[in-house]
Amino acid sequence: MQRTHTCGALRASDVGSTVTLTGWVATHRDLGGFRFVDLRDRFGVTQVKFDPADDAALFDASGELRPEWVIAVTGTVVSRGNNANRDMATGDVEVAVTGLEVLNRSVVPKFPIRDELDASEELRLEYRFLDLRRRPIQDRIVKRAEATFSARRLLHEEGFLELETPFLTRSTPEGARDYLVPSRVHPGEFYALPQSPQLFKQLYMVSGYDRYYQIARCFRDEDLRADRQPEFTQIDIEMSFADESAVQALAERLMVRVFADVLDVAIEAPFPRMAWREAMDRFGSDKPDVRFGLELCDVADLVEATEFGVFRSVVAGGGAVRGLRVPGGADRSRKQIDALEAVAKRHGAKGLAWAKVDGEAWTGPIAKFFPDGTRDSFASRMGAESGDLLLFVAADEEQALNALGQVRLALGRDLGLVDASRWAFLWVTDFPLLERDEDEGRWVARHHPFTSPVAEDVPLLESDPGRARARAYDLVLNGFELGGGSVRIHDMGVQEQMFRHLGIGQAEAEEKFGFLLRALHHGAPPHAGIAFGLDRLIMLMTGATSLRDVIAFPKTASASCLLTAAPSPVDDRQLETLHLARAGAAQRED
RNA sequence: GGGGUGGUAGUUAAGUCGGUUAUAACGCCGGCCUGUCACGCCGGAGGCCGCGGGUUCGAGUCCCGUCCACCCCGCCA
Repeated sequence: MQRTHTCGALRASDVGSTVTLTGWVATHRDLGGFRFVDLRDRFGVTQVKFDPADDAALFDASGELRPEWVIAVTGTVVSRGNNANRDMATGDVEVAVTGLEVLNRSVVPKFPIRDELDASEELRLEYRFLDLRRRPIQDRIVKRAEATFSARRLLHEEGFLELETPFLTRSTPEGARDYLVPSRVHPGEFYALPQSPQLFKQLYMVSGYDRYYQIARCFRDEDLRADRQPEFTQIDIEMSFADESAVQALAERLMVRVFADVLDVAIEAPFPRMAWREAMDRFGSDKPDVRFGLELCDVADLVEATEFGVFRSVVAGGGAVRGLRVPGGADRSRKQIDALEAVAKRHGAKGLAWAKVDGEAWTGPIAKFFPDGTRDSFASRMGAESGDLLLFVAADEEQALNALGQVRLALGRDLGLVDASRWAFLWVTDFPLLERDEDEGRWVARHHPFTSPVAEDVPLLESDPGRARARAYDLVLNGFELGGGSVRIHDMGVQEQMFRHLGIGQAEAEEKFGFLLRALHHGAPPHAGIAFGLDRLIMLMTGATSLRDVIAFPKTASASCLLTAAPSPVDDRQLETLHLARAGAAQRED
């Protein structure tokens, strides 16, 4: 039986027509005299009715139907009259069944296929094929497909080519841990799965394919989070003869198009720009959620006048003291403030100092260290008024900003300051090019080693590498890093200089990146690009709180797939073929 | 690598100070029911209390270890 309509299609205007529907038995209601079945497919649900007055044999046969059986029914569309269900799109009608075919039976499912969550996530992941039948998950997966289609359409219109890059590629020293693939043909050698198609898309530019994009799978063997999966998808873009403004403008058109197509939401572009330094100083984050205020404040220069030894010694040691004013926050309980301190400590602060402003006076544990005449300077700097709560973190600058930035986010949530209906896009620009890796005692690229320095900062590479800025930009949405990119180095000499500053010697550079350096020797055009985290984008667009909810077959927090039970042991013959031997503890298993 | 939370019928959960037969709801099976829509009513079956060890006269409960899931820190250019 071929279906004539989907289960979401029938309306009052179809009354009288003969139709065939196919789908899954969502529920069956046996009233004795007749039976209703809700038939479900991905388009909706339609009620079908078995009535012995219509066909006694068919009525008997319908008695064995159970949830998740796959059936086809033929019948007449009839009006439900006064019994219409206003909660269903198809609720005005039902199908009076005259023909039933059981296409497949189902065992009793481990959990019911309902919109409301009734099963643990562990079970849902093990029976993912059932979970994916549920409407809320299905909506997100469908929106994901719509978003990629929308992106492809726009990029195609703008003259971009969708080009592929290899999955089996070379391990490179910088960045995240690689997933390795042993070579059978080359004993002891390994491919790496790409952390991103970065180098290949640059090579495409050198080859003259001047507008590239790819919906690219990327792999990083690092520990997981709710917003981090070991394999994830990027909308990856590269453009020749383009600078940051061209890439950003394209990215804005892309976001505007995708939000319009998928959510029917009009995003305003251009998006605001903010320098990294400003983002850190004002919000304590390089991906600030700018949907609410509660900005940070530098008070280091004011502490010398106080008697607070903790602050004074931190400042004397070259550290920072940052403050955060919570308007009307004096009503926060001790327990609530303790919870904020726990947030600060978790993110690297030694503690969270606080005072409540009561007219001219302060109350709280640190109040006694701020004698008359010292409080005014803080109050005016922070804009404090009576009834406010003042919070302070003293630490080295990076820790102080990060800890207080996290306290700010916690407060934003607790105080309900976040307008969930807003889409607050923001470009963060002027990132530092390099950052110090104290463990290895060297400078490392903050973005990646192919990011161009700001031209006027090139001399700083010699004199003060930490102050050199990158021609890099991140796109931030509601406090999440949605994407990032940069203008690339297309000059061989600058690239070699970068490698030198990163402690990558000429021989190593030649061995690891020789192909890129050779390419840059052969007429590399200026080029720039960006990559968006598709999974995160869909997560934000659908209001999901975990990447697992927008990936059809995700991994658990320990990078396992509960559906397939991957990863799994392999037998010794497979290992031999790959010239691998078990080591240590793994040797004793199976 | 570290910290936190959880694991008890098919599922979701309750289980007191360690006590005798481990509860409930939903689901499942059987019966009844002609307007339900998470139909309703009556009855029934269903347990390796994650796993291993220990303490105890006695452990779902206390202790140690371990596995799995989730959240966070480190890590993730």
